Amino acid sequence: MNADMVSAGGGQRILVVDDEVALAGVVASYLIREGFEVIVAHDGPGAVATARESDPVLVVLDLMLPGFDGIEVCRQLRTFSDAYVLMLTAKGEELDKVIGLSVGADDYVVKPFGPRELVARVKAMLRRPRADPAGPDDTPPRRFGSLEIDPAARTVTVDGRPVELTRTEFDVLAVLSSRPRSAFTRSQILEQVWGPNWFGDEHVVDVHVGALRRKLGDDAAASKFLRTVRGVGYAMVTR
Amino acid sequence: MNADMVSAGGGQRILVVDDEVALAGVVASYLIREGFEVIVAHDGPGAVATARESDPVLVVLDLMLPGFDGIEVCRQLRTFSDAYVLMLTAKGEELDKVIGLSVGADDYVVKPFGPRELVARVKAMLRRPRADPAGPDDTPPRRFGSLEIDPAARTVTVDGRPVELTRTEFDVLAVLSSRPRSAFTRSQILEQVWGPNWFGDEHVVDVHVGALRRKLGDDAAASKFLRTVRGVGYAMVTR
DNA sequence: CGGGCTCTTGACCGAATCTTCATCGTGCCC
DNA sequence: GGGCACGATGAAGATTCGGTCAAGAGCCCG
Repeated sequence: MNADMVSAGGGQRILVVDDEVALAGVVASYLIREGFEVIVAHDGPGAVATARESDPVLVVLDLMLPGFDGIEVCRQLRTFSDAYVLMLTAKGEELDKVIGLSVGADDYVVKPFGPRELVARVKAMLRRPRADPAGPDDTPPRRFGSLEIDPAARTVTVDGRPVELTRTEFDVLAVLSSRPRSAFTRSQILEQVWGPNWFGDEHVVDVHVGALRRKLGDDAAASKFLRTVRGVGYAMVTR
Repeated sequence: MNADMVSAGGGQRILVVDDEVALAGVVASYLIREGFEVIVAHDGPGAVATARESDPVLVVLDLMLPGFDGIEVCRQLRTFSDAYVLMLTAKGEELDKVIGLSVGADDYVVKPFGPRELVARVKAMLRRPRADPAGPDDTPPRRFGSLEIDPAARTVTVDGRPVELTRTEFDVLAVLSSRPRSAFTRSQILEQVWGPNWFGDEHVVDVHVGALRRKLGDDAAASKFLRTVRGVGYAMVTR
């Protein structure tokens, strides 16, 4: 493992990832001075592993890393963490492929940057409310005919029989059921379930709705639960 | 139909201007993926020159540019082009948004932005306004005699019985019902439902109104719901 | 390292829908 | 009443849209 703990009590935990040890140290020291608890990693795999263990609220991430680069780190991070990501990019850094923002960075700073600027960005970011709530969902269970949805437990039953849903399936169902009868566009669903930074084919929604219908015993033609709103998206049926 | 027209962008030409080469590339890739034809420039003078040559329908323009800034580009652009302008502003430059809009930018996006957001803005500018709103439509249901319209659910009932409308039919009805009794010209209806860039026969409206009347059980001669305003267009009947 | 589960994407098909075109009907003005 | 302009309607072809299937990749677990 390639991470050093450079703790300074009190604040929120921040992971700094940069292969230039000196630079990482400087960044860390400035953040520590501001009262954050800082952990440092120097390569891609180490960053992911460390993030997994220590669950930082924010990750300062150099774009160019040995092992695999910041983009890959960011992508992996996104699969298990809601941490904010602040990308560090060198001025004029050439990248044919997708850079940070496309994989879910929240902000970026161009090198060379002043420490003050960095700190300001970090603070600004932490002040900003995050879309998806970290805590468990305490919304009370909802019932639609024979379908019961319990957001807290993330369980679903039809006619009292439990139905096994995957994470995405459940999330889609949860969004639709949050405003029953209302038509949601695919885009709105994507925004809620996949987050604002996801980018891909809207068609994924269809596939998951398809899976949902199959598991719930629903039928696209005569929908009991999930109504297709042609040209728009989907809606939960109330009955 | 042309193979390039498969995607949503319809092959329209967009100029992306950003001095951060990587970012410009990313933006370009988003747009290309959506089927747009993309040209890139990296500084002010280059942007203006390129715009002159290639006559894009829309320009994605970074506010901060070497040479002269986005505002100046925008100003010059306006002297020979009526392309839409989407400004990119870094966080904290928000004051500048006012300036940007005042010199003729049509919209702006604050960095960092998610790919979906950018594409959505671009499409919103170029395409149909029906695209998608930020959240589900929360306009309360409207009632006209036995006719009830629920914009959120996109459902319509007559005498309590649900009526199946197509997307366009619903949208037309929604527009007319937004200002009951007011006569809308075909042009206004087209503008609202089909978007400003639609080009075709105005009488499409007639066809859809016809379908609406049939489904709603209305009669052109003795209209309960949709009144023909001869020489003008249509209006919603209140009662 | 292998197996299993999930997610994402691409392809394909059938069906719903849109638009155009042509014809017919009707109101309106002189 | 006649002519004309405008609107209504029906049908057809093109196109879009949604559902489903299958393949491939990534991740998690043991």
